[in-house]
Formats: sequence, C-alpha cells, structure tokens
Amino acid sequence: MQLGELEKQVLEYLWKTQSADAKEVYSYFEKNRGGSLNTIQSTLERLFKKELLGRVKHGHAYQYYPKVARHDLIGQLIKTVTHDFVTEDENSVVAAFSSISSGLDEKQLDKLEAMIEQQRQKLQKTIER
Amino acid sequence: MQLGELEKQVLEYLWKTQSADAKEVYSYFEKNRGGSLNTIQSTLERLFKKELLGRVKHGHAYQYYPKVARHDLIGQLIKTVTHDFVTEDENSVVAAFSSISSGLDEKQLDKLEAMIEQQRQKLQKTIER
DNA sequence: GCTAAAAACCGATTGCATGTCGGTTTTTTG
DNA sequence: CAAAAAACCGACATGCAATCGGTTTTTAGC
Repeated sequence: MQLGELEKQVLEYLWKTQSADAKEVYSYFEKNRGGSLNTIQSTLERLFKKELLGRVKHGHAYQYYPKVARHDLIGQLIKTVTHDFVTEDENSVVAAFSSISSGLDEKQLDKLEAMIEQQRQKLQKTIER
Repeated sequence: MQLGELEKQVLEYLWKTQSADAKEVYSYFEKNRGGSLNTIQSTLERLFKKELLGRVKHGHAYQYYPKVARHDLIGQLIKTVTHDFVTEDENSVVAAFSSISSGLDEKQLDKLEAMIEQQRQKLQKTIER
C-alpha cells in the first residue's frame, strides 16, 4: 500500500467529517491548497479503488466515506513497512515499538498497557476454546 | 524516507553480515534474483546518500556497513508513515499499536510491557531533575 | 612511474505511483 | 427532452527506485 500526500489528507478529512461528496471535499481543500475539483475527484476514485473509501449515490453525487478506521489504516501501513523487513521474526516489530515509544508520555503509556491487557485477554480466550 | 524493495533487502543483508563490499553483496543477490553488479553498487550508493549506510575504503573497495540499527530504522519508517497523518495527536500512534498488537503472542506482550516499564522509568527520572 | 584491472561514478532508460486537469460521456433533474 | 451536474477517461508532469552501459578514477603489480 502506497499513499500520496493528498490521499492522506483526504482520508484525514473524511475521518473527521464521516462522509462527503467530491464538491464538499473540494471546497475544503480549495482555499488552503488550491487544485481543481477534478483532482479531488481522481483522488477519491483512487482511494475508492484501493478500498479505503466506500461510496453510495446519495441524491445526485457519490457520498464517499472511510471504509477503514484511522488506526487500522495506520496499523496496516506500519505492518506493510515493517513486513517488508521482518519476514519471520515478529520481534522486530516489538523492537520498533521501543524505538517509537521514546516520545510517549504517561497517559499514552497507560493506554498502551491497557491495550496489552486487552490483547492478553484475547489470547486467553483463544486458549480456552 | 522512501525505500525500494532492493534497498530493504540490501539493508537486511548488511544487518546480518555487519559489513560487506559491493561484490560480496552482489554475489549474495546474484543467485537468488539476478541483476548486475552495477545495480547493487547503485543501490549501495543510494543508501549511502540516504545516510542509512556508512562506508570506508578497506583495501581496494568500500566496505559498507549499516549506520542505523534495524529497529531504529523500522521505528523511523513507522514514524514517517504515521506522522504524515498525525501532525499533533500522538494518540493515533498508540491506537495504531493496538491494531498491530493483534498479531502478538504472550512473549511479545511481555517484551512490550517491559519496554513500557523502561519508558516509565525514563520519564520518572526526567521529572526528578 | 606506468599500465592494466578493478572499482567508483555518471547518466540514460524504464517502470510505477501520485498529482493534475481538460474534455467527453453519462446521469440527473427541472 | 434539454441543460446542468457529476462521473469517467486519457494524457501529461513529477518523483523515486531499479537497472545497466560506459567513462573516469583509483589501485596494485611490475
């Protein structure tokens, strides 16, 4: 998976607004960065083809909406970027975490720990079955 | 930072062997994937320009060696890919962790927890000063 | 030192993905 | 059904990795 700058920004926008048609997206980006409506439309289409956005005709125009959660996509991107390296040894992912975690504060560490706890529970249930 | 497939494989190789010259790298990749010595040289040079590899003349040829640790580079790539999104809110990184952690087993969770503990200690010391 | 071989370097080409739009086709709506 | 809106198609620009031929520079042996 490979995402360009505009694609990321459009995704960001749609995560925020839930859904929008090309015109709405355009009017948001128009002021800050220029570009044409067509550019936005192409970008939406490309994201649609990549299955990162869904769309439904709503009245006259397609309403686009995110098909993946923000954290899932970020997770996916991370997996992609790490998997190219890792092949087998998933420990490098853990090692990479440690490299990132340097910037985290207490609250974030709390969250991480909670998340680990959750994951442990999931593992436990898998064993029970 | 943007890395191609061959670049990643070459890095992988150098992390394993510590250091090597173009010929050595070439002879390793030659059998499995073909390509010419020049291609390998170009790749090494590109990685050198990106400061991911260092090099010293050793006898006749440059010996290339990794200038970044594996986990640091992976961390850096992750940061890159997430930062494009995140701008401010570092919580998305945490959220992304949770998405990745789905694949982790107990041992890895243990390691993660240890890493979190370490990070907490670091924070504590920062406060004490 | 000088020359032949090895290595490094330069530059061109290809392939792929994003960004960018103009222009055409299709759809919608009054 | 015609005008307007939206969707779609295709072309071009750009950027980066992969690839390699060919030239320059460096090294080593005589």
